[in-house]
Amino acid sequence: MSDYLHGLNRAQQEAVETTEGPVLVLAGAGTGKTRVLTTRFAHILLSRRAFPNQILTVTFTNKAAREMRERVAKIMGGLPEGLWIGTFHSLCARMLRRWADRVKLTNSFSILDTDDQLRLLKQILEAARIDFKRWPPNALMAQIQRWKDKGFMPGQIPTNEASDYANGRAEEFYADYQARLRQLNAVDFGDLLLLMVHLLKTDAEVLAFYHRAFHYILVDEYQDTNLVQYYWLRLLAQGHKNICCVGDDDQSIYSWRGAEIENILKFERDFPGAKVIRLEANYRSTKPILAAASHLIAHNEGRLGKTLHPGRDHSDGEKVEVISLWDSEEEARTVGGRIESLWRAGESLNEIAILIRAGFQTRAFEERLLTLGVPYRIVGGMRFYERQEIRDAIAYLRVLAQPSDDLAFERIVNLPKRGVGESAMRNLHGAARAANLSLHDTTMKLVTEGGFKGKLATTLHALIDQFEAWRGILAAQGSVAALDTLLEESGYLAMWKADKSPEAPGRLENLKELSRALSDFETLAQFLEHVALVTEAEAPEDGAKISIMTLHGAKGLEFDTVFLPGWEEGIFPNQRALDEGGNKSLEEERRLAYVGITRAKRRAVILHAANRRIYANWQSSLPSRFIEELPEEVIHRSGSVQQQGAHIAPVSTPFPTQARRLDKWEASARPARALKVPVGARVFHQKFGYGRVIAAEDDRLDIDFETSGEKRVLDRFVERQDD
DNA sequence: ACGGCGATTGTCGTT
DNA sequence: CAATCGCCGT
Repeated sequence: MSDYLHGLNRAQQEAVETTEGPVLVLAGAGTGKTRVLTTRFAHILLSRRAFPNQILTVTFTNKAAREMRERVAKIMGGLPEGLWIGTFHSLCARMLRRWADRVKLTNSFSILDTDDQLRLLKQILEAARIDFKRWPPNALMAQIQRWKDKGFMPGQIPTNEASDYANGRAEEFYADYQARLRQLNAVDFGDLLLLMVHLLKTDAEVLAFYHRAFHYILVDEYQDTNLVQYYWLRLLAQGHKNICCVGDDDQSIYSWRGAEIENILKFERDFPGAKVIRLEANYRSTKPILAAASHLIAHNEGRLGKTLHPGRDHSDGEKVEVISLWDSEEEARTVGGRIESLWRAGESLNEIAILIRAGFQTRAFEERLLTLGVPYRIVGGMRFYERQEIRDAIAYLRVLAQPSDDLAFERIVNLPKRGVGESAMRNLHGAARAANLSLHDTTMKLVTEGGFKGKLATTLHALIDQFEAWRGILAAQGSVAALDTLLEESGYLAMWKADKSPEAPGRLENLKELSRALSDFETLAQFLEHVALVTEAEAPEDGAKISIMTLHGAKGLEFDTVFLPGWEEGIFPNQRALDEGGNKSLEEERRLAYVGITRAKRRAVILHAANRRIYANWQSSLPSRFIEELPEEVIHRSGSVQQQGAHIAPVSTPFPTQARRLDKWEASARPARALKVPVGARVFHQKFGYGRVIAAEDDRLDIDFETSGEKRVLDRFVERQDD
């Protein structure tokens, strides 16, 4: 046996060695999935079944792609040329550049960020005189994204997928949007896949090209693929049929982004003759942690079914802790205190994580850790390339690289303020449309023809001249010099230097960092491609720190100790998820809980608080139903508050306390009573007429009446009205 | 054209 | 309670 197969268990070996035909590897948490994937890659190469550039490896995140590349480099003793390892989006971008002319683009098309997309949509909606208040542009953007996730081009939307946005005009705007993108020689994120699938479907030459190119396909995190991604894979796999998908239906947590858990559930139907291999031996966690996770996830229906068992003989290990606390502040204090004592006991901070459901939960812990002096890092907060100053600087670079990039031009033409306002832009747009030129070229034309007057003429003339000069620097001295010069000469740096807000110095730092990042790339085009596709922040591995991150962000990671705070009805499971998706969403929330628990190697601590501050006021909350679903024999309960069961009957019951004012010792003493009328509801009162509920406490409602103002009334005197 | 102020809204998760 | 938004006044 070749030595790289050594140390794999039977199932893992089978997953590595079954190279021909479709294979689905169901890999439970901590069962050595990444190892199987990389070993399989190596096995195909070392057994001379294919060359490195004949294996297509698709990952879900850039981080996973990077890790894969690193491992391959290790195995091969260097990184071969022409590897096809990347995310769906980066691989599609690469393919699409090659065939751009077949979808009426040039190979230098730009990839828009969400700011650009939104700006473009707003322009389209404005032209159609749509009321933004009634029909938020955001909603249309989300709709278009959903359509793209499902592989629909304009004109292909089935009636049951139609949108009621702007009284059914969404598809029309979608078509306008796509037409405008084409004019701009641009694509958005979703287009990368959508257009590539379209090409593979309609252009036999392109399809044949990739059938010849790829002998083997490896797919990571298959449970998170959406429909277009699935179409893309299926088209490519029609060639050699050697497709190996690795995934875990119990860790499917991205349905909100279009992921279809169905993809993994029906793999055997989609790829006839498929072999299914289960990896069930867990090498990560202690027995109580595994038992808790398994027991919890068993509450889901429609699973492919896997049972994790300890992969080596773990001694029992500590029980999973459940700590019940009075309020969210006590929760933060408790977690902080625990971390401090672990730190003092010599545990590595890098092996400790706080995993939260939603971003807003970070704050309490951050404050506490700051007070205690415990170093922490927030993983996946605001991403580097999404920061305003970075996007601004990049917009300058985009105009430099592609003057026809109208969206970038628009972003920076009045930044810093140059007195180019709304009316000037309106004129410019009009002139551009009439001349069929880009905004940049139109400006240039009008400047030379004297089409602007007064101050505007001078500033725009200067700006155009500056761009010419910066392009000269770009050509002669490279992109870093060009960036540094343009930031200085445009007055952009000066703008932040003059800004007295507390975040201004940080922004200047970020701009320096951008300049440094740019120096890692050979060409400006390569850098811009990277920026568009790699949205995540590079995690600087500086020193020992505990990690605070979302449960979503934690997938694929592991820690000795994991804190899981906020296990409360309404937070986790998240109320909005429950309202929107019913039982399906509840199951996804449960999978998220499963992901959370299985991140822990030795210690898992679950916390919940009876009261939590939301916005300005306190709100009481019940323990998450997921706590009830843990097997009693492997958990240890403690805390300052006696627990009360969360016997929440149906899924869609509204969380009873929307905005109760809670000033008494009341919350944990008795469960909150369901309100007859929820806060925010429109009501009718015999004496005061129509109004809206603004607060509720027991049976008393604070109502803002349309004719008589704010009054406090008993709930039995009002009737709920439809909005 | 643009800053300041009051009103409004938000906090699920990401390539 | 924050941050953002939009309106209004200069």
